[in-house]
Amino acid sequence: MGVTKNDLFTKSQNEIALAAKAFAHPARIAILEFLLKSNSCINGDLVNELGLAQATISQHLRELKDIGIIQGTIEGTKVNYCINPSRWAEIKEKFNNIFNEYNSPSSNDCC
Amino acid sequence: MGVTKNDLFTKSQNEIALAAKAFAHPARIAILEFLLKSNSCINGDLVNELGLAQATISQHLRELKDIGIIQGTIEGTKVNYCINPSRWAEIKEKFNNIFNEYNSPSSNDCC
DNA sequence: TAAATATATCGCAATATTACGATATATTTT
DNA sequence: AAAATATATCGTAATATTGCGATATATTTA
Repeated sequence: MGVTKNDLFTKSQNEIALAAKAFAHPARIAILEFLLKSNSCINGDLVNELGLAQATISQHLRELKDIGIIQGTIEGTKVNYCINPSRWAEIKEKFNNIFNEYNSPSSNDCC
Repeated sequence: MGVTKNDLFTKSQNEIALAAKAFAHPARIAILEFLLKSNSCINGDLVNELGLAQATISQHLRELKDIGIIQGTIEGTKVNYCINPSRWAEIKEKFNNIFNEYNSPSSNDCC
């Protein structure tokens, strides 16, 4: 028990759930929002900005990188992080597909 | 340790993270997708459809209801669940705002 | 009213996530 | 080469999530 039964669900369902995890923690939202306005940043920028420990920020960055929504390039002793354009577009489309599949009824009393 | 430091983040960041949790598990994606195509359903429908135990489905439904993305109305011994139109629109907009805030560069090498 | 039907909640076990200090690694500067 | 700088990883503790059997609750049917 306690382990998600991924085999019960479709590949698509598992993929969307994985992508959603990028947004499922406020620290990761903060990181993504920071990247949206600054285009790119390093771990240290985020430590100053968010007030979480360096190890914690590094861990969140790794999760975002594992999901693929950000990428990092080494520049000397620093690592420059930015959004991964193609993966961003892919995730955006997945969510749009779900959101647009719903046709809101005229009344709020749908059930 | 181990507890999310919500006080470090903005109300908006915490709200988006909360909404994202609706999508962060394949069973909840499956439930939402089932509701999108069938308009409304009861707990029992989902137990047959997904292959998870009744208690587990009930738990996921409660989470979705707590987030507000679905609503349930009692009908005899059954509870009819459906998507909450206004909340759906609200969450859709939150995500669209983030997704549209990003202007993809011409090249994939942004950093 | 007893049985059937449907859902919610409780309690527990297992796994996952969050957070961070300590430490390892790797590059640049002095 | 030593010191400084920046990040990643390890190990650990605490909390959260997932899943389900058992049970409670509530309505409908026989």
